[in-house]
Amino acid sequence: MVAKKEHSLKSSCPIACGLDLVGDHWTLLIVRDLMLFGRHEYRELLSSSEGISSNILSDRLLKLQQAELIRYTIPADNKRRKLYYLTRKGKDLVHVIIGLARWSLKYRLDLEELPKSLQSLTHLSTSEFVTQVFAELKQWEQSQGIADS
Amino acid sequence: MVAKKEHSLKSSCPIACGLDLVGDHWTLLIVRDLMLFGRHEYRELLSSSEGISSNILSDRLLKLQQAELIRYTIPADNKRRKLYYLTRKGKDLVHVIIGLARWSLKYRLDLEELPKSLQSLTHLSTSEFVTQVFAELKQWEQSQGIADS
DNA sequence: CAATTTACTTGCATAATGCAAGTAACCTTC
DNA sequence: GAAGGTTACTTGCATTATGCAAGTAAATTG
Repeated sequence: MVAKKEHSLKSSCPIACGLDLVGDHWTLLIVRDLMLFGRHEYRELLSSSEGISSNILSDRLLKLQQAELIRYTIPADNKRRKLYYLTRKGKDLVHVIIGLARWSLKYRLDLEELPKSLQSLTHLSTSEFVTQVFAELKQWEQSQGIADS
Repeated sequence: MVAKKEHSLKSSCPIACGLDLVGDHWTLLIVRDLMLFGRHEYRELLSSSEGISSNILSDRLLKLQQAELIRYTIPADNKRRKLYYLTRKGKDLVHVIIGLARWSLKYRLDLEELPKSLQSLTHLSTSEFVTQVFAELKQWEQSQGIADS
């Protein structure tokens, strides 16, 4: 496993503590894929996350599980697949992700075309968007027989 | 100058683009210090940001200036000081920072005592908090004779 | 039962960061 | 007006993290 330095676990600042978990290049992209882009398998995340390396993806998936932001199920009809999904704790990062997306949209106008899952952000309120995203996640979870999260 | 890899400049995802600018361990901590903790000098940032190295601080300050998230003034009475401050673009990251702080507060309950500047987060609404923070920044800017931002 | 899919691991090169020390310009004090 | 301190950095080198290509093992498909 790739090591990760904890520079401020002892910090009493919630921003520093939060960044210890999600403050690297890849973690939030994985969360985005799980939350907005309908990716659930390892190979989907590998091809989706802007070119993440397989060892880094593996490392981050482990860290996210240890921090209880994600879990996986193994579908009954195919035991070699792992379907990763967000816990409630992981889903709650939606506000960070929306904040970042709205900021980018405001200032980085060089974005040609928005990903489909983010287009509604431009005409929905944040709470409406969150409701929509959570409903879609719920629907997928039910299709997989996942009750908790 | 330390190099920084751009892994997804061509990405059309605003989350990936945003992370290219602020998705490392230190950048958002510097923004936090400038926005919430009243730090403005190099040495203050050096001692505040959870132990950032001087070369990394230097590198990030340059990157933040190039991206127009921060600027600096040199006070008339002491030409060796540089007082860094956030532009409007930098200040608008407040929503990302609040999102992260609220998330941490909800889940990482091992935070003994909150930094003073974040205590009002627990009893103010987000928009009230933003108003308060921006008012304090404005006040400091006026004390330094900074008109724009 | 051989080929393929899936989820990884391993090894090694490259890039980013941490740390200690050094530098240059400006100020302060005698 | 020189000596020493302050401020904002640089530099060099060790350590750590990441990127990339290839390999592995178990489950499944043909």
